[in-house]
Amino acid sequence: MSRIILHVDMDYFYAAIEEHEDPSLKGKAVVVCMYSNRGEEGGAVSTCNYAARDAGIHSAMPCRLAKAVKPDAVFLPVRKPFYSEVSDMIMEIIRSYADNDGELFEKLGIDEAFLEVTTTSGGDLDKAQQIAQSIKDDVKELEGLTCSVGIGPNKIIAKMASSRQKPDGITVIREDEVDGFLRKMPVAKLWGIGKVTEEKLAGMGIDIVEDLAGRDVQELISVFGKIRGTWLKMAASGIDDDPVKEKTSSDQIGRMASLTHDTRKSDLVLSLLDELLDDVFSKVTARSVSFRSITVTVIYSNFKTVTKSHTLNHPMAEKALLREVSYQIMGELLDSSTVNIRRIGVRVGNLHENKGQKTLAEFF
DNA sequence: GAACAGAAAAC
DNA sequence: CCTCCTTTCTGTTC
Repeated sequence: MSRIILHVDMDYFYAAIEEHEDPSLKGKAVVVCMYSNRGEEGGAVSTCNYAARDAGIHSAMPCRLAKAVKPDAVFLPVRKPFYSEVSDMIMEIIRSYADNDGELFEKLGIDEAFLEVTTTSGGDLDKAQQIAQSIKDDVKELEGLTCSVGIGPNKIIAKMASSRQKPDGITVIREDEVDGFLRKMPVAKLWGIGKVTEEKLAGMGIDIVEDLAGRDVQELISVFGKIRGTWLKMAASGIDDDPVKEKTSSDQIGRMASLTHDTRKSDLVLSLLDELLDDVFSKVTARSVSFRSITVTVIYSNFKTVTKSHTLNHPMAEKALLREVSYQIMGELLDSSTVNIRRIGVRVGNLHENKGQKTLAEFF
């Protein structure tokens, strides 16, 4: 029996929250920026509302460029923790409509989620559409925000359907419409295909999804490897068995940031590293986990990225140790190149729950 | 198999 | 000249 899956996608989430908080922003172009450590100079657009999009602004665009394009737009810094709280409320609303007592639910980032309603809807797409409308009504009433919903027989189709009518839309793709829905789409629109794959496919004369679906799996496997090759063939054919399943909590906690200016002076680099370490470690504490691996990332002036990691013999949650290892790795990276550094990052991984056991500090 | 580095993707 | 966070896969090495 075929499934009915909904993908709920919040409309211009960060900017919409800011508009809702401050109604005087309504009607203006609102651009929410992720500023780096470089003031006006650095930073990229995180989200912007439709007035800003009409002016040609889009996410990932450098903030200074957005400002040049539309100087009278309102530029706001991201308030991630606040958006996360709003997100939590919305996710609970969405989850309440998912099959199996909310179990067939999958959060996908801060502003979108999948839910399966095969059982609740009794397999009826009209009923599924009513559920989508109820979710939209609840989110609007309780949080004052709009969202767009895609409905399809699997996650890929639902996900792609939700972006069909935006903002504030519902798009249903029946099983017999899947082919027509996908056929003429550029391959880059397929969820899971990014810039690199798009270009590789273009080199093979594959531009739209039907070109891809028509290729021999073996050929795709020979170019992209077994897993990716079969995935491409299946996805392009509209087939996706991936279940809606809640992600287990993340296995990594990390932070990255830009230096105020490119440098390779160790005191400057290490003081930023200290800030990042503080943040990472407080998240580790908040989640009461231990970590077994530590990774330091360096992005040079020329944007070349290098990572170096170290694995501990046992999971630990000591700040001093984290700091020591990170300093050690960073020292090696600084010694291994004469190029200035633009950004750095630190990440702990291989996380283990601290169930019951005390930290060293508590022990004494 | 584990550890490590890098690539790719999406948020 | 460009933000930040996480996951997943691939290739290499031991």
